[in-house]
Amino acid sequence: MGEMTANTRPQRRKRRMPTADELRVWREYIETAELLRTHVAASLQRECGLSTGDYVVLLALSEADGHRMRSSELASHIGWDRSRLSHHVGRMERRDLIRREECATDNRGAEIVLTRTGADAFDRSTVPHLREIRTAFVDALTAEQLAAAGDVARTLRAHLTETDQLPANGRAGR
Amino acid sequence: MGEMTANTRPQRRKRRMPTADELRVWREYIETAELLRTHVAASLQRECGLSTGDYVVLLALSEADGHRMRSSELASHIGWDRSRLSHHVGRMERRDLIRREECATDNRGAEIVLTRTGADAFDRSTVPHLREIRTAFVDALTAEQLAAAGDVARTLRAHLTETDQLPANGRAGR
DNA sequence: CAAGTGTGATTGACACGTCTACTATCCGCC
DNA sequence: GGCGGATAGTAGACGTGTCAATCACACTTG
Repeated sequence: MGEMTANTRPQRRKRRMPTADELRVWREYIETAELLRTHVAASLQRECGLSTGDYVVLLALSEADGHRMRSSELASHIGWDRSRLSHHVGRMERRDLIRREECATDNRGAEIVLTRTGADAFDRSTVPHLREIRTAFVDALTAEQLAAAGDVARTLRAHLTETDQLPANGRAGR
Repeated sequence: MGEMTANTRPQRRKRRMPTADELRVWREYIETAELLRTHVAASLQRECGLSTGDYVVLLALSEADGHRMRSSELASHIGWDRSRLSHHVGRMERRDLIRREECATDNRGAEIVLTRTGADAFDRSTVPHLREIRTAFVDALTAEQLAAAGDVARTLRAHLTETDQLPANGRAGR
């Protein structure tokens, strides 16, 4: 069990494929995150009738001035593209969780406004949702594991954004 | 840096909500995994025209005896429910990646068979796909981080399955 | 063998995400 | 003022995932 890697062989540059161990960790990582995501989403749906998307939108609106936000502003705040938000907000409007209003200062624009129903639904959802995050995630890990999970996530994200925004460089170097 | 938690206060039982730090790690964890998932999926789609679901199905079939599998067997092998598999396989059949055949030994049953087209698509996809996993995941992490990621994933999954299959106990204990 | 139950698989309805296209408006500039 | 490009938002098409309903066949049992 001790041998960390079989990398005593000279690696020619970086053309190497993942080893079986590395691939196993990848699958554990990605599948577990997926399991957790659906587990927490199912809990939120079951106990509060909200999807994760609903929760994210309601959270942003409940923290916004006047419980309202311009559509684009909301989209960039939660990291969605406008189309996704528009579709989702359409579904939420049918359920009376939010309301769309015209924007006074820009006739193209729309404001998404939190309704009473939406605010109530959000208020009822926070405690169960946070509790589920605690029981399913936080409680499962030691303090060291939690710190490691955060470290890994930040490292991965930094690597991802770093390599993503240099496509020109990658080509130009050739 | 040193103060791991503010938990010098006595915690009354386990009614505690996640702290801001814990919540931040949760969001880093779940959002990063989501980013990685879509990043790798987009790469596979762009370079090979396959979705992650396609890849999973094709991988299972390419490893199966005679490149064919009973539908239920395939579903449980890859951890999907039958409905999901049926929908997906329907779409894959339209693209000629697989074929459905009647089962000789059980007239209810169906066999999913890998087509030539599907086998070729899978063969072309493995190297780019594994390379993407390496560059986006494995290469981003140190050996210690990789080990920690695996450890965290296994711990989380164990905790999840453990608490999931004792719902009666949780209720009954009260 | 007939009735009843369980199982294999499909289907339809709906929520969700992404991409592309389109409309309406705003803004800078001549 | 009016032209042209940028921006805000919506809409359609399609792949994907989940749930409940359905259908056909298999199996068990009287």
